[in-house]
Parts: sequence; C-alpha cells; structure tokens
Amino acid sequence: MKESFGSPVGSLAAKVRTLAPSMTRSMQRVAEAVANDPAGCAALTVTGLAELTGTSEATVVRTARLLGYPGYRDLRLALAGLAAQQQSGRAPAITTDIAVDDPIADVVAKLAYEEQQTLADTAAGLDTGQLGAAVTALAGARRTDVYGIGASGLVAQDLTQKLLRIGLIAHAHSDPHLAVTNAVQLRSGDVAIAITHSGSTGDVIEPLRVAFEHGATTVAITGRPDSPVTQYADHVLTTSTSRETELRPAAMSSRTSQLLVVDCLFVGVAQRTYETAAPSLAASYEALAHRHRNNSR
Amino acid sequence: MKESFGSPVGSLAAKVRTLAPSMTRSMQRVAEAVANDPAGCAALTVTGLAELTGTSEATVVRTARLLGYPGYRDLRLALAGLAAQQQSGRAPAITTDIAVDDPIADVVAKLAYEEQQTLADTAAGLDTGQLGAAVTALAGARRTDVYGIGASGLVAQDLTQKLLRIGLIAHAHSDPHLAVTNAVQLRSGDVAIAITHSGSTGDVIEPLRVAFEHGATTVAITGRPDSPVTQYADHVLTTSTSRETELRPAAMSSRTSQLLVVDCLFVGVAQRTYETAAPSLAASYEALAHRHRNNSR
DNA sequence: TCACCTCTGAAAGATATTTTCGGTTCGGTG
DNA sequence: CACCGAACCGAAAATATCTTTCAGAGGTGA
Repeated sequence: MKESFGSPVGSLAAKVRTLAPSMTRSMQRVAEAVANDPAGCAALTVTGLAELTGTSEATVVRTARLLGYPGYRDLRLALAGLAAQQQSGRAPAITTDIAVDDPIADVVAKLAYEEQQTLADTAAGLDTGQLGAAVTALAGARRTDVYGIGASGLVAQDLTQKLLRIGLIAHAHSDPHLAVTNAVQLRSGDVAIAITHSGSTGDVIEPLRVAFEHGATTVAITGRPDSPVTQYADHVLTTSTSRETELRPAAMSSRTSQLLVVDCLFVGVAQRTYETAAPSLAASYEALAHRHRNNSR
Repeated sequence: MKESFGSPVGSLAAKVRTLAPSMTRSMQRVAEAVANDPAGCAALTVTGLAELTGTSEATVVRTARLLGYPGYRDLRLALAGLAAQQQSGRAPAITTDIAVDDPIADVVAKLAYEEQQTLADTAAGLDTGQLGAAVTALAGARRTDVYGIGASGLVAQDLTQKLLRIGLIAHAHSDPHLAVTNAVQLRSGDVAIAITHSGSTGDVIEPLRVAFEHGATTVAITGRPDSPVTQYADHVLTTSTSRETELRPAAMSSRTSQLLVVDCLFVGVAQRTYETAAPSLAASYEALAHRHRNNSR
C-alpha cells in the first residue's frame, strides 16, 4: 500500500480541482497558486509561498497535507518534477472554454479534448487499492445493487448491463423508495454501489446507508471523497472533477469519469471470473446476432 | 548572467563527468551517487546522502556547489525534476490488449488510453457539415424522438435528458413497439434520431423508417456509415469503431464515441438556442439544489 | 444574542541545511 | 627523518526552513 516517491505526478491540477471544494478559502488560494505555476512555486520556501498567497506558513503546510504529501518539502519536490515535465514539452493545446459563438468544428475539438483530459485525470487519481477491493467484493457477491439518479442513473444502468452480461446478478435502482426497500434485503456477501457526483444526493445515500447497516459491502463512486456518501462506503472510488462552464455542465465530465471507473470495475471482475465470464460474454453476443438484419457485407 | 532555476537540466550526468577530475575523492563519491540514481537521491536529505556515500554534510554541500547550484536544496529540486522527466520518458508502453492477468493498475491505464484514443478518432472522423445540419434540425424541432437499444439506449436517454434540460421536447424509446407507434405521430419539423453501433439493429431502424416516411428529419448515429440504418437518415453522424477484444467488448468504445457525438449535438443546440437554453440550465440547476444534503462546505 | 465551531496566523518547536573551524593526511623540503 | 604547509574532511555550531501548537478572529445556527 506504499505510495512510491514520485508516483502520480501530473495529476496535480486534477487533484486540486477534486479537493478544492473541501478546502477552506485560504487553502484554495494556495492550491490555486500551486496549480497555476508549479515551477514558480517550486522555487519558493514555505514562507515565500505564504507571503505570495497572503496566508501563513501553517496554511501552506496544511494544503500540502491535503494534497497528499507528508509536508511542504515533498510537495515542493513534486512541483519541481511537474515543472520539469511541463517544460520538457507538449502542446499547449486548447485552453479556452467553449464559447457561444464557437464554430461547430471547435466545439467538437474542445469537447473531445476536455473529455480526454477528464479520462487522464480520472485514471491518475483512481486508487487502485480501493478499486481492487471493490472488484473482489463484486466478483464474489451473491447479488449487487447499484444506485444512481439522473445522469448517474445511466451510469448505474451501464454497470448493471455489463455485470449481467457476465452472469452476475445485478440491479440498477433509480427510484429511491424501491432502492431502499430492496436495500433492506441485502446482507453480508452482497454488494451495494452508490454513484453520485456530488456525494450528497440524499436519494442515493439513503439506500447505501441501509445496505451498509445490513452488512453488505458498500462502494461509493463520487467526485467528492469527503462527502456524506463516503460515511457508509467500505470502498470509495474517486472520479475527477473538471472545471464546469455554462455550456459544459458538470454532468458531462462526471459522466465520462464515472463510466471509466465503471469500465474498470467491469474488466476487473471479468478477469477474476474469467472462467465463467468468457462463455457468458460469448453467449450474449450470440443471442443478439439474430436481432441484426443481414448486413451489406 | 546568472543561471536561471530549472535551466538546462538533463546534462547532469555529463556535468558530473566533466567536473569529476577536479573533485576530491569524497566529492566524487557523492557526485557518482547523484548521477546514478537521481530519483533516489532526491528523496534523501543532506544527512541521508552523506551517510549513503560515507561522507559528511559539508562534502555534500560542497559537491552541490561545484555542480553549479547555490546549495544542496537546489540540487535536490533539480534532481526531482530530472527523475520526473526520466519517468515520463518511458511512459507510453501501452500497446497490448488487456490480458486476463494484467494487474489492476494496468487495466486502468489501458482502458483510459483506449478511450482517449476512441475520442480522438471520433472527433477526427466526425463530419461537421452533417453535425451542423443535425444541430439546426434539432434546434428548430417541434419534438424529438430518440431510438436506442441496449447500451445505445443509455446514450439515447443521455441525449434526451440533456435536451429536456434546455427546454426542448424530447423522448427516448427503447421499446421497439412504442417507438414505432410514436414515430407515426412525427411529421415535418420533427426530428428522429437512431443510435446504433452496428447500424443494423432492426428494432431501431424500424421506427426511424417510419419517422422518415412521415416526413420527419432523421439522423443516424452509427459506426457503420454504409449500414441499413443510413437509408432512412437525412444526416449520418459516424462514430468510430475500435478493435474489440474479449475483455473489452465493442459496446465500450462505441458508447464513448456515441456520447461524444451526443455531447456535440447538445452543445451545438445549446449555442443556437442560447437565449432560452441558458435560463433553463440555470433553473434546472436550482431545482436540484435542495435535493442535496448540506455538504460539509 | 450567545454558544459553538471552524479557520487562521503568530510564535514556539523540530528538522534540515549551511558555515565554521580544527584535526588529519599527504607531499614536499631542509 | 623531522618538519611545514596546503588541501581535505567531518563534527558541531549557526542559520534557515519546515512543522506544530495555541489562542484569537470570524462566521453559523439555535
């Protein structure tokens, strides 16, 4: 479970975004400075950075801790690494938000770029330990319930569809009442998964709580690792949060992020249960074939 | 003309070789350690490095000076940068398919990479002319019906949810019978969208045909631009098809691709109808706020 | 309004780095 | 062979930097 030295650098900007909501104002100022100018900040001492951001040394250290480093010293080292990487090169690419008068070709390019970014951030920020644990639980589950509302509801259904395809028993619930009444049935050996970007959607937390209290293994897929939903989660899988803009609501990037996590879960489970999963996949493919008209070729 | 902070790192090993002759024995030991394992040394304090090389702190500092840094602290930062560069240099090793025995971390990396690839391919292959035409049709539609089955059904719902959010009238159908009976209602000025990766899913083609014959504007989102569904489509939006493997079914990449297309449609429509879309987006956001428990911050 | 709780920075405390300084070694020299 | 001087080296003091503690400021809900 050790975190190797320079491990997931590059994800720093993403981490800042993910954690920003759980930061206090002054910590946000520090985090922002760091994310905006890694190179510049790497050249500063605690005191220097504190002055630059108009805060105190204590706050700087606290921020470093929140970002996952043992102290400022290590953050600074990571920053230096990041700066070197940035410098060594790559295209500055697309920076501006999507505007109302962007031509359609720009919209396509920007959306594709931002979603790629989201994927990279998510992959970088995903805790493989937690993921592995969740996979193990799923692979051995008697049954699995998945909760999600709105856009997350679609992700829940996606996961369910996939799990069914490899012969697991899974249900997606988007009706809060039914979700709770079903959650009561769960017990040890079952798995419950809640998907919510904000982490504070009551309708999704409630069934997870019930499942948790009945002894099921619970998993939360959320963009806010410190949000209420995690209280009742044995395993927390963090999705990335990207800047949202008027024309690109948060739902869009959170969906991309959630789907990647769901795919990872699925592939992980398929690996573990390969003996039974492979035939099931083949079988479901067969069964669908006759639903397709003979194609041109 | 002082040497700026992160300047020409990378030449460190060379610098060590050049300066080695002018170094004393213990300084050479330090320099050698640093050149051989930048990453490891970056993790050490002066004292640590002194012990490792069997020398004293003073010697370490002297060596750092000789190498051109103001002190050990700066050498250490440079070392961290160097380590990060080295690491990133040997990153893109992801070429193979996902294997049954891949560790979970590899699964995450490979999935993320492949989905990024899919996005890039889709964006590159998307015909902006067709996209623009579809957007225009949608923006002026009286109502919009979207057909999709299975995984594509979720994409259909995603599109519908988004369009509803900006005040358009849209329905997603995954029941083939209901889809057809609803399609009969469509007429000129309405839009029908079929989403199918294979392009030959009868249950989705049929309602599109009906809509087409009743004079609605029809759009197909498919990975096969020559497939049956395109016969009845005024506008064809092509999604990308990537190699499918046993553990990564086609559904996964087609979904990513379809979602990007759907997002483009949505943003395009939101731009065209900005006057009404913006307030609607804000309103739906407001309405959801009270569904979220008060969060920590 | 009051009690409470969180956030914040000043300053004390702990570490790390740099400097100082005296001992040691080695090569040359009388 | 004894002596001298210069360069080298590391222990420890001095300084800089980082971390922790603590009490006051400011906000929030009852």
